[in-house]
Parts: sequence; C-alpha cells; structure tokens
Amino acid sequence: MRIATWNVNSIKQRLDHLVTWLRETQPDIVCLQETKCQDEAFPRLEIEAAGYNVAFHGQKTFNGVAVLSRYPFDQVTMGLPGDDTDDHARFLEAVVSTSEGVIRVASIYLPNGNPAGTEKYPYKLRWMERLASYAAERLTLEEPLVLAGDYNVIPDARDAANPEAWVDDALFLPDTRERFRALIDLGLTEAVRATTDEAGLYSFWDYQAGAWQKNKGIRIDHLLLSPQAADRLTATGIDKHMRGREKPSDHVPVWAELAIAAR
DNA sequence: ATGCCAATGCTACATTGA
Repeated sequence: MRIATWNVNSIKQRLDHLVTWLRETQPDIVCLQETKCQDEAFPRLEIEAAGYNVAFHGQKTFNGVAVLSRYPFDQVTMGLPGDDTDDHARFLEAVVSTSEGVIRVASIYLPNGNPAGTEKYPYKLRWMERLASYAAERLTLEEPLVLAGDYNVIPDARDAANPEAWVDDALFLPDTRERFRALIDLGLTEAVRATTDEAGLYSFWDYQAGAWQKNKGIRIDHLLLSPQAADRLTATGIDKHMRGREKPSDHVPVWAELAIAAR
C-alpha cells in the first residue's frame, strides 16, 4: 500500500493536478495540506469520483488539511490535542480498515514559524511539543501509524541545496531541529531517510528567484512511521516531476510503500 | 537588506507562506 503526503497550496487551484496524479500513481492513502478551503467548498465529489473516501478540515483563506483513502474511514478526528485556543486547521487523524487490520494516519501541517523573532516561532515550537505528546500517546497503541505532512522542518544540512541560506530560518534553527529529533526519538522512523542517505532530495522549491530552475530546494515534507509501520516499509519516493508542470504547487508529493496488501 | 512568486479575500492591496 502506498501512503503519500502533498502540500497542494490550494485544493481548488490544484484539483486537476491532484486527480491526474491520483490516476497516475494510484496511492491508497493521501494526506493533503494547505487546502485553503472552507469545508462547504471542498471539492469532495471530484475526489470521490476518482475513487477515494475523503475527510477534510479547513478554514477560510489559510491552512487546511485532508485525508483521501481507498479504504473506508473507521474514525476521523480534527485538531491536535493540547491547546483549545488553537483554531488553526492543521491536523486531521483518520483510522482506516484494511484486510490486514487498521492503519492510523495523520495529516500534519506544522506551523512555519517565520519570522523567528515573532510570536510565530514559539507557536511552532509549542505545536511540535503538542505533536510529540500526541505521538507518544498513540505509540502506546502499537499500531501501524503514519504521521505524514508538511513539517516545515529541514532535518539536516544535506536536506537543503544551500544550507547556509537557512541558518536563521525557523525551518532550520537548532530548536526546530532538536524538537524534530525528539519526535523521532520517541520511536518513529522518517521514511525517506530510512531508505536512502542521498543528498539533494527535495520536496519544496520556492516560487521566487528561479528556485526550481536552479534546483534550490529543501526537504520539509516527511512521513514518520511507528515501529509497526516501519517494519513493513519497502520503498519511498518523491514525485519531483509534479513541480515542473504548469501552475504547480511549490511542494511535490512524497510517498512510502508499506507491505500491507491492498484490498 | 529587499524583492523576487503565488494564493486568498476582495476587487486595492494586505497577509501569509518558506
């Protein structure tokens, strides 16, 4: 089974690309971020017509997450626990049933945190701590669990074409990377790094300054796997070609293949 | 040091993103 994550930067602007990509790559479960769409306007019918169940959690203008699944949803939960005052639509957890049991998946849109000198950065760090608390709790279930999304974290210098350009950025600051490491250290496996040590693998290229043409990318979209999911990891990939299409998202899909039979 | 580009909401330009 293939599980993918993709920050689409507006579901409405990217609907044609999304449906084409679903047909081409046949993922079983997809976590989307930055849908930028209120729930009543979500293009549910078009996605259902492509063969997917869909759960979404959006808001006006910004943020917004969704999960698409070829499997039926047993359970859908919106919002990351730990702060009732946080009204950003950045987290959606779904439990799906397969012939080999349940899989728990969360679509994550972790706060950017820039500029780092403002209240945006402590919000990011607190959000990461809430995510770690959630992950620690879920890991006790000993289920296949996939936390997939736009983490807004460059884990390592080899994950940026020009790491020097990011040293003061909220995506690469030591506190950011430490908290990402702490999350991994709970017992999660970062799927792409579990399958390759290659440098030069990116999931985002800025629209500005010819970043795509110069391949000045960063790798910030990740899939974190519980031990029960990591044990079944067989392959990962980054659908880089999607960045070269007309009117692309600035992010591309990242996916992991798990040895769990499709229906 | 700043704008570069793209999207939203709105219909001028501010805000957000990374």
